[in-house]
Amino acid sequence: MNQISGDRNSTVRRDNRLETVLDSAARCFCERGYDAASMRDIARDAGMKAGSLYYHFSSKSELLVAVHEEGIRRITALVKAALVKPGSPRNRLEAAMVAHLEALLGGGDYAQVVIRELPEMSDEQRSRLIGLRDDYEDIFKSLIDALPLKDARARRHLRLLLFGALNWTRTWYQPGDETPGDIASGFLDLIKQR
Amino acid sequence: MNQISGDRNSTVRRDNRLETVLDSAARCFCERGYDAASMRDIARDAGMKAGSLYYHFSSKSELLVAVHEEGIRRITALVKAALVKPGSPRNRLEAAMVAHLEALLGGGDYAQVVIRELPEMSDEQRSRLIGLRDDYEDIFKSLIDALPLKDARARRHLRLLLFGALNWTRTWYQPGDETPGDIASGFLDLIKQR
Amino acid sequence: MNQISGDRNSTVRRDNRLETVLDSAARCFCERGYDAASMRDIARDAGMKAGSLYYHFSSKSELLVAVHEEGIRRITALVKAALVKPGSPRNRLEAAMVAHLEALLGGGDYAQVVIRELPEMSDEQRSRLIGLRDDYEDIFKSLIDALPLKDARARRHLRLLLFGALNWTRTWYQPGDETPGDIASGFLDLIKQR
Amino acid sequence: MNQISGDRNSTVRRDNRLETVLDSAARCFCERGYDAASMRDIARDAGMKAGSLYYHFSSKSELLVAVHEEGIRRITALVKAALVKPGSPRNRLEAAMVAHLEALLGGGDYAQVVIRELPEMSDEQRSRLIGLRDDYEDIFKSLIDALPLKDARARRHLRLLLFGALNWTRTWYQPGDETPGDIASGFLDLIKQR
DNA sequence: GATGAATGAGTTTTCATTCAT
DNA sequence: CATGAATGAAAACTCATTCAT
Repeated sequence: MNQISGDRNSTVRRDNRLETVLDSAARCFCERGYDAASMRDIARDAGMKAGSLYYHFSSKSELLVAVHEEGIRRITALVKAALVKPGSPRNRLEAAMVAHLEALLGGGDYAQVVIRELPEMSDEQRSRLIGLRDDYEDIFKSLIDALPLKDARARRHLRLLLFGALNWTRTWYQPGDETPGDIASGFLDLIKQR
Repeated sequence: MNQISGDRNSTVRRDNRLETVLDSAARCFCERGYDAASMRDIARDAGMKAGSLYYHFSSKSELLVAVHEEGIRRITALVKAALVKPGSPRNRLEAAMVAHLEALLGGGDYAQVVIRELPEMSDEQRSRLIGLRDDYEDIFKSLIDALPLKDARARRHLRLLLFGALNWTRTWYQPGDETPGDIASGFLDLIKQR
Repeated sequence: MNQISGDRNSTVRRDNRLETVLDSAARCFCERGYDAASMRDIARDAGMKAGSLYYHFSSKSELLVAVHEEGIRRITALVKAALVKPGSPRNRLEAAMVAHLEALLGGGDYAQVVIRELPEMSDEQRSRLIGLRDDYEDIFKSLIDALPLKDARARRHLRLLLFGALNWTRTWYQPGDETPGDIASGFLDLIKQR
Repeated sequence: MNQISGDRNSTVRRDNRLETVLDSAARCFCERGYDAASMRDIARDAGMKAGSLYYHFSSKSELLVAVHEEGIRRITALVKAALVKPGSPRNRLEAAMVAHLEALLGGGDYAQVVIRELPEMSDEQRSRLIGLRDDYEDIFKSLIDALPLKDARARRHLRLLLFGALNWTRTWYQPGDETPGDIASGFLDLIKQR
């Protein structure tokens, strides 16, 4: 999972150390949290020296921003891919939930960083990340708007209920438990139909 | 040395410095997270110097443990107090949810620390805290078991759904939004009756 | 000259490590220049570890500011002391020049820091130091104003000529050369009387 | 490898990149000082990457030496050019002073580097630079020797007075002030005729 | 009880330099 | 000629902790 000198195919880009660095940062931020993960930790994981990281990223917080951006890109792609198949509003919501959970629980360091609390950072960085997160959440907003729910208040509560519950799985989920599909349908089955 | 409310028997409580320290630690851990909060931050907040903290607590992680214990004690007390009045299973669950949210959203630094990710600490400390958390969650487990739900799997999912959604509120709640009561009933209204 | 555990007298303040630190900083800034002097250098000279310096000064640049302030305090005191005796305007100017040179050439690390180029620092710090320098130069301004010189332009030029020449001595003076008194009178003897 | 104007024989001067590098180094050393100027700063100013500098110069200190050499070559040429016209000893001295000031104050990064304090460098480099500086100062020595001054001591003091004052101008001169000519004649007018 | 002073190990970051391409 | 990528050493600074007073 951490191919340092990975030989993916043949002609592909060698020396994509930047990707390696990003992967290592994601892993460390995910395992230890932003503050507890040191640049040395990340560098060691990436097979380089701490100073070398600064060739690719100008600061630790820029690294976090980059991991975040990549994380949102990935989870957005996964969820959108799960939505290409048509289906009932409820089925589409469930598909998105499953994709979200798979990204979160299936070894995805990036996804877990995305839903973590943001550490102290510059306002510019902060609002950039919050914007990305909001864009992502909008996907769920539309999915829920498509459901036959009485009022806006209920739709809002449903979104917050499901999104919170999904993100919180991270704190209790053990691989070997149920599958993401089990969890998503388990959650949805508890919800009133209209 | 760090019993929190050790001697309430005397009318004049001494050791109110210890309470101050604990309050400051709760506030700092809550605002910045355990790793980003420094002993100096906590000391400054408490109006003392960093070294003085060690008179009351032998290490930073002991401070975290103490805040945790006090936090669980408080939220448990609040929730239990909300459950003294009898009522239908559903009403009792809602009352507990409201109490939980009030502890979490109503300026409660302690409560917010309790639901945060645990930093790296000794196994002994970790399992102690996890035990306390589990005890607390058991209250909700019983409340849900009292509901007329078909099977154990649904009950487990309901618990995880509600608990996750409640704890996640902290990431989006803004004071001035709805009240904890609004949120709790909003969430519960979405749940199927059986 | 660098008494680390100096036992000046008997009852005097022990643990004036802050003064020790300031002395060491003055020495290092003087010998190597601000940028080339490291906090470790200064700490080693002061007989402590680098981190300990931060107990006394919050940053390297604050240390420089403090050395500067102390340096100006000292040289101002020396020059003012040299001016308590009355005398002709010319004699008073010469006395001030001698005092300035003695501070500069007689092993005075502080004085040499004061006349050095300022490194990059915050505007606030910079203007504070420039203010102190200006106050000091005003002493020479008044001394020269007391001379029987035709016009303001000549007075300004005389001040810049003498002040520049005095400060430049630092680059060529070797102990064992002439005394500060020789230099000052040598310079003044070259100047027209009116 | 770092001859500056190596092959002017060919009409197309190659190596104009080397000149660019030298200019950038002069600018950075002048603005920030040797220690505070980084190779990256210089490279950025020259429009290249840090590593590329090493094609032209084998080290940062070699760059300083080269800037120094070029600086002395330039200021020497300027002063010598100002001395081709014949004139009274006093007029010749004034002409040299004006040329020196023009080099120093007229945007001349090279000249300002030449009069800056030398950083720590190898003895070999240091004595080479000091030799060049001395050669340059000898021009002023001869000019002053041509004046009708009583004794060697006075001549020495006059040289040190004027040279110091001229070099110190850099610390107070603001473009828009007087011209170099004004300053030079202002200084000289203060000096006794014999 | 509390603090002033220090420490040592750590942090993030910078920088001159190297070298294969 | 130039650069992308790295390195190792050192920079400034932080921090949990200790301890004599």
